[in-house]
Amino acid sequence: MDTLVAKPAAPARSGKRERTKAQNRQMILDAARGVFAELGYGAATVRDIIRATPLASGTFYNYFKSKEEIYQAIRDEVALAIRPRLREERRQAKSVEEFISGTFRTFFEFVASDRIDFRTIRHSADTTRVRVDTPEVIAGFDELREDIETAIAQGVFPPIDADYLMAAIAGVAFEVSERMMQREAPDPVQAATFATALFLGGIRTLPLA
Amino acid sequence: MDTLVAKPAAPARSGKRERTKAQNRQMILDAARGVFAELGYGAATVRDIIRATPLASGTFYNYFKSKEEIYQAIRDEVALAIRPRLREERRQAKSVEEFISGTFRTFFEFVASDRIDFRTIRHSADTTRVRVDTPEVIAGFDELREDIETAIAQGVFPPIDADYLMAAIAGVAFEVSERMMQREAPDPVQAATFATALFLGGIRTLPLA
DNA sequence: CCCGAAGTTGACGATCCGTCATGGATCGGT
DNA sequence: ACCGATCCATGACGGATCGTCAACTTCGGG
Repeated sequence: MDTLVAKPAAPARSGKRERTKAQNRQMILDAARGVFAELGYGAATVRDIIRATPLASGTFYNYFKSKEEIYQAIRDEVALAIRPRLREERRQAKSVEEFISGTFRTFFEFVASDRIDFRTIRHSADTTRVRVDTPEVIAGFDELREDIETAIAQGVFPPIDADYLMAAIAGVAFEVSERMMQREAPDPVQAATFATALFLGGIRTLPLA
Repeated sequence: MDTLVAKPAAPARSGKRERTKAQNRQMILDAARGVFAELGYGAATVRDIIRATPLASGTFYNYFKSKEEIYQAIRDEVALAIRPRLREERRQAKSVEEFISGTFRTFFEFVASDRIDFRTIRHSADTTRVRVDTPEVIAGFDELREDIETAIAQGVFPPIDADYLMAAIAGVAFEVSERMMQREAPDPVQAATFATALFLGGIRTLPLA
């Protein structure tokens, strides 16, 4: 029976429809990355993106609702790529040291290895930079807070303000990674060592220059 | 001679021209604050701003080049208001404790007392928030780094990476203040206590819940 | 009172936005 | 191989914003 019956339930279509659709989406995403990197988020327009593509203007809206949404999609790709790694790192942490150093090392190394997308974010207009937190990024924040709360419940962390600690870790991660990428030779290990020492022992235990 | 010659050099005009000019500028700025707070930066348009004003569209461009520029002007007002306070606080610091706690306390108290402008920044579109760093804000960052370097030179701080420490302080200040303002009763002293303990002794010295 | 400068006005062409009727290509079935 | 049904790309369209500019109004000094 099974051999004779085609699979109607599984929508695993492998037709040309699906293929060109995926191609178009990818074309638009690639074009958008280039345009954002070149013009910055603010100056870029939907028309600029579609013009960098053989498609017509209306087609854009079959895939994304707006400029904001495609930007979120690009950001979400990044967030989706790094979130599992961070979570896994923290899950395996047996101590405060491992929790903190694992988080920062993973984050900074990811940023350093992904400088193209990061440029997309930084190179805004002339002097202003824009930071947009998509739902996916916010979900990453929430995961971090959950993991802190779990660690507190397990006695790994003392019963501190998990919300503020999450904010502090995120703030340091973003701001320091920005600085790191502005240096000639970004060194994620150095940045992670700095941030980890700060969180574990405060300023007095920071590595000396 | 002098008595006969009108003062061409001194443009200290007190005429109606100057007055209405200042009034118009202020009207536009106030309207912009309201519009940004209501629609968020992304959705707001120059027309929205000037529509909230008795002036004509062309007049806007006599005062500001673009939406971005007037947004920067608003942000710069805030940065200009807090920068001297922060600098003074740090100048008088005789120890690491004073340096750090003064910085955070001043910053969080300013943010808490200025919730209107802060809403302007936060309430962007639905789920995304936008952070724009104007030249004035960046100058505030630079001041912080300079003060850290001075403190290192004076032996108040150990010889650490001033650039990263500046980034860490700024990141924690922004991110934690954001969280603080989302709570029912924002408590700047509590937030400052948290951040200060983190920087002075690390996670293990954070206040317990 | 009058003239030149300063500043305001609103209309204009250019551009972008998001939609939608049209038409061509693909799919499933015979 | 053929045929309707469906999907989706197309590009033109009405609506809105952009930044400019020539004409007009108001102010300041003589």
